[in-house]
Amino acid sequence: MRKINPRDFKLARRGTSREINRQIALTLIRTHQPVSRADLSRLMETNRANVTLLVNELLEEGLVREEEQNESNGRGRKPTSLFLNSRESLAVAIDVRKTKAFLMLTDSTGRQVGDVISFPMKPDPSEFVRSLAWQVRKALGGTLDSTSCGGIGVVVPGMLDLRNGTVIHSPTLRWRNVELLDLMKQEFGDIEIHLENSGKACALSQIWSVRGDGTALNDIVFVSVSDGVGVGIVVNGELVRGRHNTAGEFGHVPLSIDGPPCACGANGCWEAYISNIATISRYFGSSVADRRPVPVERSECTIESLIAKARANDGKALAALQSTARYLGLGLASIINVIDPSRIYIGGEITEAWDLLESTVKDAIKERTLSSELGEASIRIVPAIEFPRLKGAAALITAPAFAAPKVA
Amino acid sequence: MRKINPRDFKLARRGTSREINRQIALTLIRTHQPVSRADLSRLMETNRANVTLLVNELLEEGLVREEEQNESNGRGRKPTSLFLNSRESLAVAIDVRKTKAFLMLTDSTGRQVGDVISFPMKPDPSEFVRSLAWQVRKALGGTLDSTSCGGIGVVVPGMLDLRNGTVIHSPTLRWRNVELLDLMKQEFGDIEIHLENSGKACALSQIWSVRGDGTALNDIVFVSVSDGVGVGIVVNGELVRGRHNTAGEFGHVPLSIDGPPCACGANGCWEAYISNIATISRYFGSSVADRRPVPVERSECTIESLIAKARANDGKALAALQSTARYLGLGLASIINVIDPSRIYIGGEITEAWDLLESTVKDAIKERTLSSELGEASIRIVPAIEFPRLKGAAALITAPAFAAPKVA
DNA sequence: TCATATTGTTAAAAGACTTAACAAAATAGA
DNA sequence: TCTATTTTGTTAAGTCTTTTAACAATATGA
Repeated sequence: MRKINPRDFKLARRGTSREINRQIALTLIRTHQPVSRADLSRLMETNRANVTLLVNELLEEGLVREEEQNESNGRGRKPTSLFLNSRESLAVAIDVRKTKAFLMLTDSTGRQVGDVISFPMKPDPSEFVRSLAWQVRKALGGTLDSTSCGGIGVVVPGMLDLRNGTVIHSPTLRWRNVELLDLMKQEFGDIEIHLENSGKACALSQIWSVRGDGTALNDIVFVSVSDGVGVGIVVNGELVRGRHNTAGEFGHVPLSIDGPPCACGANGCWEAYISNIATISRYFGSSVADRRPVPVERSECTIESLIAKARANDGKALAALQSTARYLGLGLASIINVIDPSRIYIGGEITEAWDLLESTVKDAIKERTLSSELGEASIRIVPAIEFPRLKGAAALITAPAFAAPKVA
Repeated sequence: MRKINPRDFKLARRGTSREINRQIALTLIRTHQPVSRADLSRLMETNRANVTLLVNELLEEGLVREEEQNESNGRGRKPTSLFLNSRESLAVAIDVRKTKAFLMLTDSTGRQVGDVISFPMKPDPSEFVRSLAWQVRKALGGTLDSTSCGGIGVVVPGMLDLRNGTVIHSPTLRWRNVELLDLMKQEFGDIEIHLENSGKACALSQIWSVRGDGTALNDIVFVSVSDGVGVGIVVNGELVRGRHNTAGEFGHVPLSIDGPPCACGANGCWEAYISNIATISRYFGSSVADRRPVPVERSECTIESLIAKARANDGKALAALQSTARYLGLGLASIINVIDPSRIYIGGEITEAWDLLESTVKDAIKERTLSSELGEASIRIVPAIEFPRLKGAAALITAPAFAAPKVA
């Protein structure tokens, strides 16, 4: 039961039905390809005549491609298979991180093209955008126009104002009130640019990926554990943005209001317990609060090396990771109690040690979830090689073509 | 950008456009009444011809009523005013609480009819349903059929399974796995019955109320502070239910995982800090954990009497309330960080002391919200006389007529 | 009184789903 | 091999809706 917003509704026009059904057909071709018109008519519970008309429109627009099928299945006329058609324009995905930025190209259906490229991050926004432009041009083979490039999706760790296209605050990049969209427009002209927060982008990557089982999940949460903790919430197939586009900050919900200090200024945030920095600090026996000069060996310790130590039977390293696992689970329990999603995805370097941590995490979840059913929530690890941030950045450009039209 | 769920979509049929526009027209009549067809055509940005057809349908179905307007505004022909038409059938709203149950009638537009009736609660579910049937019959004047009664909305504090219509667990009522819907069907035959959790119902009451300023808010959170803490989240005009209909349980997100024990079995839940019981315990200097026999004077202490004492300059009472205010604010900060709603509504007995608590609450919010803008979130108190739970119960029956059709 | 403006209705046009009929193609079985 | 059957995809007519345009009914101001 959804309420119609009397100040922001959309009337059904003469072409609205077609628009709706076209997107449904496109979605089903995407998830079921190869698929025939007859199959579609059964999936959509409508007649073949309607499907013919819808598909013809998609063919004309080049969104869909036909192919003769060789093998027949049954008695009658051989069906013709329909596939998503990847058009010539490529989407550019950018992931901006502390010391490096990453670039990936995808075709218009969201499939990766070529390898992921990384290049050093410049602290100065203008300088960064210039080097970015150079990298994008290179990746696209020198050309840079709106026919070869369908758009650029940029993922930034931090708080964004999507209205003005500014980075309000990114602790990781040490950026404040950077007018990133304007800077990029100067370099990229009329090419479409979308910004997104990294936690939200990760959530998008899962929603819009076409993979057997996950396809039907429209209520998920993505938790990304790294230097900070980013979270993206999807309810009813749509990202929860909130009034200021800051929804999802589970990382700053406290585990204990008197806990260790967090980068945000408050105490005891979940992030202060489970970020990579927190885990490493725990290994060295100090709290994050400890502001003394970092010892040499500590500054070189990464979460990856810590995991390696744990696997080499370093008891202290394993204990630090187990602690993080427990706190991770306690926080996940809050997510389950508040959102009750169909699945939680977890990304970040620490997932490399999931085999060591899983049982601890799950026990902690059970400890604080309200019912046993909730305690058995579905959890999936997203390894770093899947590049969820980059896939989310690409989805910013490629997904709108498949999205539901706004209606009522 | 909403993803279409390939396993649960709804195709646009021949009549879907009409269905959509009909609901939009109805919504606008509801929020703007009295309103003319010409006004509607301007609000909807369509032509008067279309509005005539839509309104005629609404008139035929008896959802809308015409009235000649006496005063003309301007030059031409006098417009005819359109109003929502309340039909003969009444909605019955039931609020089940620990010691009492409450009953309210509303007309089909959701407006209260008559007074709120209260009757003693029976611990045994079957017995309760029998006494409920008697009360409903009495309130409706003896008759009880589907023409006089549009449906019954029942609000229960606890976890519900809406698929089977069962109360999974209600600590307040001490009910477990009560098949409430089946019991009620036996008493009420073919009359429509809807169950809802009390926190969620409160949120519905605000979404579906027609009041000047709040009408356009489609992203809100309702926090109900009582014996427990109930929370309802509305995103995009729709209640966030989650996979098991348990979403919204902010009451069991911890302020401190090592905090006082909570009725749910975990430690340090928000509820354990701000529920009325917690506040009263704090007044007596003991934690909720204290399981010793309750002293006489304490068992008779209610939150209302505590507020009265605070107003009479009882320092200990005021301190207990201020403590609760601070914890309330700290928890609200989490809600703001996670959901970033347009407004938070707060209900419960403690709101009677809002003038004493407001500044403490707001300071606490600022302490833990991520940006200053978020710290100034819009907060509204909902006093008990507005009966949010009962209004939410009524909305379960009356609101679907105004809801957006499910599409795509 | 007349010109003008506004409201609400009606008829025809155009767009989209639906139904029904049909041609094309492939298989099973006589 | 031929025929009946089945399945696929298309086409034309039918129906429902929005849209456009024209028109009648009021009401006001000059």
